[in-house]
Amino acid sequence: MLRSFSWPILQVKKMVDNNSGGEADNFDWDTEDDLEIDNYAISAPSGLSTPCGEAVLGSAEAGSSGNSPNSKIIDHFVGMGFSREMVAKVVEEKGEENSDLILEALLEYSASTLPSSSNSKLIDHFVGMGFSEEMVVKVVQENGEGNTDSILETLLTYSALETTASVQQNPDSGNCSSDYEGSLLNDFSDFDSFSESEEIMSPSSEEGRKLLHLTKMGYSEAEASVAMERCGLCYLIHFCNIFLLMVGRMSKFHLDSIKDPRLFNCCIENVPDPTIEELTDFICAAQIAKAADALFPLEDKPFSNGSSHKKRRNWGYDLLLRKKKLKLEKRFDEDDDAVHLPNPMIGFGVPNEPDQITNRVLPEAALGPPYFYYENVALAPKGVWTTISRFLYDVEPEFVDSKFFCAAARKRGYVHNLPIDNRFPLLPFPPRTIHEAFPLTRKWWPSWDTRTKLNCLQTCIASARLTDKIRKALEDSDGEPPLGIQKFVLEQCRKWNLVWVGRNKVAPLEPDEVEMLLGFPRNHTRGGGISRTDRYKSLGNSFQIDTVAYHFSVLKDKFPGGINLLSLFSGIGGAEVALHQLGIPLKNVVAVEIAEVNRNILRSWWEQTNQRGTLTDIQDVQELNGDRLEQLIKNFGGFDLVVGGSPCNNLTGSNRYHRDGLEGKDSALFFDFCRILDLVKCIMNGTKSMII
DNA sequence: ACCATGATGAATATTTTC
DNA sequence: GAAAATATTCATCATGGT
Repeated sequence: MLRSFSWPILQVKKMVDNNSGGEADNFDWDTEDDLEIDNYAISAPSGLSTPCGEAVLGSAEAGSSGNSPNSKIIDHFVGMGFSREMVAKVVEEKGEENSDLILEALLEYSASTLPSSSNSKLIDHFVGMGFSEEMVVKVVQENGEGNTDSILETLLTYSALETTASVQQNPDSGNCSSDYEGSLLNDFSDFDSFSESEEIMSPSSEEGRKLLHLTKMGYSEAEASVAMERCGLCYLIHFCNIFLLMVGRMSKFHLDSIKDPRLFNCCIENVPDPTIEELTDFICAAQIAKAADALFPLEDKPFSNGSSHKKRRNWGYDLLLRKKKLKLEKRFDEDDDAVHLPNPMIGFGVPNEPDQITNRVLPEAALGPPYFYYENVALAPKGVWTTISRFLYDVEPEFVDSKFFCAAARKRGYVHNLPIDNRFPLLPFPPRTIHEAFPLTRKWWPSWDTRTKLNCLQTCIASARLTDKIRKALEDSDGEPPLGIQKFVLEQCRKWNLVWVGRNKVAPLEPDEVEMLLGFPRNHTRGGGISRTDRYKSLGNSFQIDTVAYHFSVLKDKFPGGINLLSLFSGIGGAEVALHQLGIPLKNVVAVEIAEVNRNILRSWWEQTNQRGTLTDIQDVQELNGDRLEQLIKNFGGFDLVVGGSPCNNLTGSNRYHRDGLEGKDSALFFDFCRILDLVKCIMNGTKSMII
């Protein structure tokens, strides 16, 4: 189930492109299913009540007509709540003519089997998990006792429905716990009326029945989400996003992007209409997800008096949700697509090292124009790079440690569609060891400090107190300090990238030393009103020029006349500097950067290096919408390269507080990179086809 | 309001040991 | 090989000084 719908538009697009792939076979192109989707999509937002049910009912009947003769009658009874196997068996025994006889037999059969023998153990099992017996009996009856997974799923669905139904009833939705109070697991006062309404509408298939749940759930979802388009695809994406949000694998793909007509049209052409089966997956996912939304914040709240009771009653349900989540994550982890870091971390190759790869096959959807280049920290939480890769057309990330280019480590992942043959490095090579980079430190460097490379240059430096502490610790002993002291000092030196600047004296790097290590021109970030703290911060967030330039070098032959660059999250202009140092002329550069100090730094560099092109400042990626892009692209005929390193602060291990993955407040801007890149592709391809 | 400073671990990967 | 030890990490928050 997961594989067939996990990835939104981009991935689906790829699956269409590579139709030979096995995954594409998961899609059912049945037109009758299309009908159901259309009916749902049009009717769901317009009203909650009958139109949805009628539409579903009608199409479900149409769907069953194509099957074997007695499938319709089977569907009928399945819709009443009997298991499919049982119905089939009874129909076979009694013939399909006399429906009363069938019903009688079914009732008798289920009465004899259910409460008593074989599956009472099964029922006990689920009741033990915290579900009400009434619900378990019903669900086991519906699903048959063979498929416990399916039972569990349905139970969760019902519970989630129950939860959200009562949440909706309560107009004061500000307090989750109070909302939830009225909808505890064992209190299924609404459950009967719910199932009753199902029977009234009586859709004649399992799918149709679940679709009703979708309309019920989907309606409130749609209402809550003002931005939603009245279109089935949008619902799909929305549910998909909610689901993935719950699974914890991605942030919501900003729905705003879906609103853009260019992107939307581009996508909808390539997205097959889903089968009902997939749709029901979305339903369950959305229901579970919504319930999870209602429940998980509860945990964070301190429990006041009397609430331990509430917590205990939630416990079984909560556990189930977690189990469900774990199960899904496990399936994720078992996936062969799990990204693993190369050791040594040299990507497709680095200068002066063996094992160069000069050939790769890119997915068709990934091919330019434009070229794109995305960067972020390699050591992100699990699953993040899988998501990034999937969203960027399934291009395999290239993980490279900049310690192969300079004297400091910098483990980064790069997803790009650049050629990888005939790369060349910037010359002269920068210093590659600490001693080469800082010759003066050699005099004071103790033999027991065996470092030759610095660790990653970050945004903060060690405190004076720490270096003082180290000095004092070393002064206590003359000559070789005790091993314990050595270990402590070395640990701190590695942690804070300290260098030896005197006898027993270590110090953090100066900002201009960081500039040099990262490959920027001296004083690149100096002056113009920027504080020392901000210099460290801007530099710590930047590219390593030599590393990036090595990847960009393949563009030099391709664009002798210069390139048009869209630089997202441009920071202090790492991409611009790298291209400039490669001798690739910059024609039109659109740089999007939120921090004013960084925009000033880039502008200042632009002027000081006498650039002949034009530099356009944009403050926020959010304001770079389709209209703006269309205008820019029309002005100078498209971008040759789109570069961006989106915020890493919710991904990096340095963040003690909000390492939230791609869902994080800042790191979620990755999805704006996707949005903008996709818009650029759509607009440029559209422009091209108009010219042709 | 800006700036500098010190205190604040966990997640994950890699290496070593048994 | 499995388990244990070791190593690494584009940061945030509260606070005080100016």
